[in-house]
Amino acid sequence: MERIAEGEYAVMEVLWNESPLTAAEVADRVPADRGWSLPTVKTMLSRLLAKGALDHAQDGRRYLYRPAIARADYVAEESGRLIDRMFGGRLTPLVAHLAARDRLTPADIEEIEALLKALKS
Amino acid sequence: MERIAEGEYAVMEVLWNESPLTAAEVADRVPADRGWSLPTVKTMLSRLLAKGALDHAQDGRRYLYRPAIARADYVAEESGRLIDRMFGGRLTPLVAHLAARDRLTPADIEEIEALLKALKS
DNA sequence: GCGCAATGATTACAACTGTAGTCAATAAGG
DNA sequence: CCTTATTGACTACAGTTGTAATCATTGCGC
Repeated sequence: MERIAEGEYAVMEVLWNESPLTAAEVADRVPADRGWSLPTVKTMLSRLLAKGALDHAQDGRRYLYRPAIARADYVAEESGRLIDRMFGGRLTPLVAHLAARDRLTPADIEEIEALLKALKS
Repeated sequence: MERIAEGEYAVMEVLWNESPLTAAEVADRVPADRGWSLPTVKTMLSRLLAKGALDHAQDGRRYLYRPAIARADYVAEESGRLIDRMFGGRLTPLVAHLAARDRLTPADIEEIEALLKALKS
């Protein structure tokens, strides 16, 4: 399963959120700040098909697209990759790093503590 | 500050670890599994200079390279980007995700709990 | 039935990336 | 001194990515 590029990821997000969809429907749902034209979205869909990240089923004269890989799998791979590269594969340094950067609010801390507690039981 | 590509990142890692270094020294220290020739490393160094990610100081007929950006800043940007994209900017879902994927050992959990406890005081 | 709008396929093209090769200058070793 | 190894600069070239345009087909609305 090949790498999904940043732009392509935006298309995957749309389809993970709702599928199957036609090309035009995907284009409608892509975040407006991308500023993509319909042809651009179609290019993305073709490339994702070629990469095996999407499936398509004929529906009359058009296709209905749907994800061929699970979002959770993709997210697992990407976050694992980042943690491996930057934090030696361990989560603690990431948490420490975010804490030091004030990316953790007290509410976040409570929430994670509760989560960890649940994990231990 | 432009984006640093995956391959370029390997060079940055070397220099964050030890600097300043000459091009040849960097090439020596790049992980062997990259299989890079010296010219390849030099290309990376030039591009990183052009991107402003490195500085160089003349030393006789060669240069000594050193990072122009802090590792912590780079890591903050990259991990922030990933968390924004995949977890809506919040860390808790990331932790939950990793836990569900068995990427958290009991030791990790203890460690993070201790860290969070320290943060609260 | 026919023209038009929608649709997939194909093509385009510049920037970035990975991975070098070539070349000219020059310092270092014999 | 002269050769040679080192070094930075420049060039190369294919693959990926972002961002489309064009083209041929074809089903739908009139």
